[in-house]
Amino acid sequence: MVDTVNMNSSRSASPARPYHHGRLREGLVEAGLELARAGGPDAVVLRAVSRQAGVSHNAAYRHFADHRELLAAVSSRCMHELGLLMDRRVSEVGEVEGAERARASFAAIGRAYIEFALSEPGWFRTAFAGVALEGLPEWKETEGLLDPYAMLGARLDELVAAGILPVERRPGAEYAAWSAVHGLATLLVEGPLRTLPPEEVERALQMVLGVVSRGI
Amino acid sequence: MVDTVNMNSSRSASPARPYHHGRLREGLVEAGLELARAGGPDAVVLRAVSRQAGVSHNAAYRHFADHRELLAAVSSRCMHELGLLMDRRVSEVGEVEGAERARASFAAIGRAYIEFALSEPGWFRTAFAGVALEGLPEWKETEGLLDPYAMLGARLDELVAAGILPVERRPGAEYAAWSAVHGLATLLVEGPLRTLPPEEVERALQMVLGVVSRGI
DNA sequence: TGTACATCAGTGAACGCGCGTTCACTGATGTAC
DNA sequence: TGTACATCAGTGAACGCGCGTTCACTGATGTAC
Repeated sequence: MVDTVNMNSSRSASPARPYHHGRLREGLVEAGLELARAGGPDAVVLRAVSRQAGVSHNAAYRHFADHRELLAAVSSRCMHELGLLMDRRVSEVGEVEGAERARASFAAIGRAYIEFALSEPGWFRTAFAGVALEGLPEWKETEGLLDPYAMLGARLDELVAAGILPVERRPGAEYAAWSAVHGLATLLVEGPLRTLPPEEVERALQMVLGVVSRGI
Repeated sequence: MVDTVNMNSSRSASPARPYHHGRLREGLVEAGLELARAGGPDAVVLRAVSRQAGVSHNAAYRHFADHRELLAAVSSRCMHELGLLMDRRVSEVGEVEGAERARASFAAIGRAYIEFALSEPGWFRTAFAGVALEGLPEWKETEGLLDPYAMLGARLDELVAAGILPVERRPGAEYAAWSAVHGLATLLVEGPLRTLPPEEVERALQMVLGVVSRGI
């Protein structure tokens, strides 16, 4: 009661932690992201998330119907983070034009997918754990073009436009590209390739991207 | 004490369930397999497994150091089941010879991998959940050639021998083939493609196999 | 063949734990007049 | 501008649950002599 400094709030200048949080929903999701980052989807536990947000554990019920709904929100944000990285890596392609650019962009989203899985394994697992909750509930709500699946489609369209991918092979091409990259990510993050040394990871990635771009 | 019929034992003709089970280790693993089949790795819970085996829940500690060890044993058996199916499907290829046979066998193990994931999703998930427990502990112990990874290697060698796969592209080819098929399986079993209708699943599989065999 | 005893393979009760969820509550905020 | 009151957003205690693990035990088996 005597303390004058607010040590807990993420808000700017409020003198003491107010009774009303103000942005608790966001606060809970961010706490969930922090836990998911370190421990994957299993760490996104309602009580732990509330604890992390500095709030009693049933305050969460003011903002989420139940634990699943909270997890789904966190998962959705993880998927969004994946989309952000893919977007950034594509925007960094630079210099090249035309067919070469289409190729480079296509490789870039594939690399970004793996980069995300390796650098943020907790988020990667959480992103896809959320999908398993329901028949793609939040997945589709990822705003606009940051939906990773839509981004892959756009790259494939570009390959067609650049004359690299024959139009007749465009339909269904997502399946092959996505499967190959997602499979490598999964095997590396939580599968039998978890212990692969870094240079071997790079080799594996080149093999996968090579086979996809040749075979597609 | 009065009952004369043993209703619980899997043994042949013993008149009443004996105090000593006789093959409890195997019995526990089999109970674990049953639970994993329906509920995946999370269902392989020490107490539930013991219950299923008709035994008090700490009898398990006579045969496994702890829960992890039991799960690892069940997981290993799941991987073995995958290997069995791949083996069976390859042996069913028939008729064709030489290069055509090499191609068909290669496609067969890929198809079998997906078939297993779809027909036994609980086992599929359990097989790979076990891998995450340790740095490939039981994975390597899967007896002989039924190790799915080794089976893939053998098929690739055959492709080389048949003159289909250039020798210089043989090293690392496992990464590409395995990733593509494993990725499709994962996306279908617990990922965003869970709700894909059957005919679309077949199309996706053909795309994946096509890209792999063309791109490899 | 019979007996004493060590060893093995189970049992049953109890532990502490963290979980999701519910309940009755209280403090803070917004609105009508 | 002030007051009454509904509504909203938190709190704290409690629930029942199933879990992994430990403990002291007992029944069954195998072995030495």
